[in-house]
Amino acid sequence: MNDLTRPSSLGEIGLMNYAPYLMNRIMGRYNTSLREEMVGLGLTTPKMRALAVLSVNDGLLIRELAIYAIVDPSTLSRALDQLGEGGLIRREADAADSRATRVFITDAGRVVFETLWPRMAEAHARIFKGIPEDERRAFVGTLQKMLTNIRKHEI
Amino acid sequence: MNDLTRPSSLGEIGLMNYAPYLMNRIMGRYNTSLREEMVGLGLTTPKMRALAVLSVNDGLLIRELAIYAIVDPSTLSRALDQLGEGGLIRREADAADSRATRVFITDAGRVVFETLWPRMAEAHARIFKGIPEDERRAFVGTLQKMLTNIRKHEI
DNA sequence: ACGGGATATTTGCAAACGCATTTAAATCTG
DNA sequence: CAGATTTAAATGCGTTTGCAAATATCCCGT
Repeated sequence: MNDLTRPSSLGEIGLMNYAPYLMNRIMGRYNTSLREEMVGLGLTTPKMRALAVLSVNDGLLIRELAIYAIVDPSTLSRALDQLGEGGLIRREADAADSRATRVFITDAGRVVFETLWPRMAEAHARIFKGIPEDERRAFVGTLQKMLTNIRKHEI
Repeated sequence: MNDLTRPSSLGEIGLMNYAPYLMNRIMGRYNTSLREEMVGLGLTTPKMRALAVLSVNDGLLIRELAIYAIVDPSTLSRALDQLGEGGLIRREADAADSRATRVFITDAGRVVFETLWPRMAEAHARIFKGIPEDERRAFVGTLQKMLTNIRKHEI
């Protein structure tokens, strides 16, 4: 029989039963479905993710923001330059550690993110359409376990 | 009450309950955990995905491969150039439509993908560690529903 | 059979990406 | 407490990416 803990080959499992493939494909479409709106707002994926995280969790260190936003620190640094130029975020030296910088979303930044949010909610709704509430909850529960499994950082 | 079909704000839901965020983050780590091995094999993400799909489903049209592999056609075209130079795939004019090209994985290509596969299986196992079989099946089942929801193509 | 529009793939190009390195500051060690 | 090591963020730089446009071919309606 087929032991899914140690699948013997991709062909044997089949792409359409392979969770990472399905997840990449679904996220690929989710992300591209936001792109048009993002371009209109002058956002790239890293910039959008930074705003999204900050809208929930303001004043993070850049290092922390990079983890939450799933963006390479060097890419994030440049994304923050641009967000700063546009007045959507501001950097502030950390009080305790003068190497570190905290990032805050501005009111203008919140406005931009709130403009984008309905598109994200739409894309989310389309993905979960027809999936009952308890199944959604179970799905998110499994995702949370997975994140715990692979988490390297204490975040 | 909180109607998850139309969440009112990201802050209200919380990043850690927002499926697209969790999925992006998990896939981000899955993808980077393969990168080191991929670099050693001279592969980028699009090249790896093309090989993965072809290993299961050989002889696809480039157009179809782009969809399955979740890669922009222009990016795929260049990725195939490189895979072709390395002798991992070969292009062949389609018999019925002379605009179209079919792509075939070579034996060398299979060898390369089979070298990478154990890393993919490892990453997969790490993600699903401690998640029981029935929960895995339910999770994949939900993913399949989601893919159906967002599928634009008949693929 | 012919012209207009659609489709498959490739190429031009500018922006974005991520690795490796640098700079600056904190922390550890003897 | 000096020197070595680690950590935070920014920058240099070559590669990759994806949109738009170009090219070639097909298909539809007349």
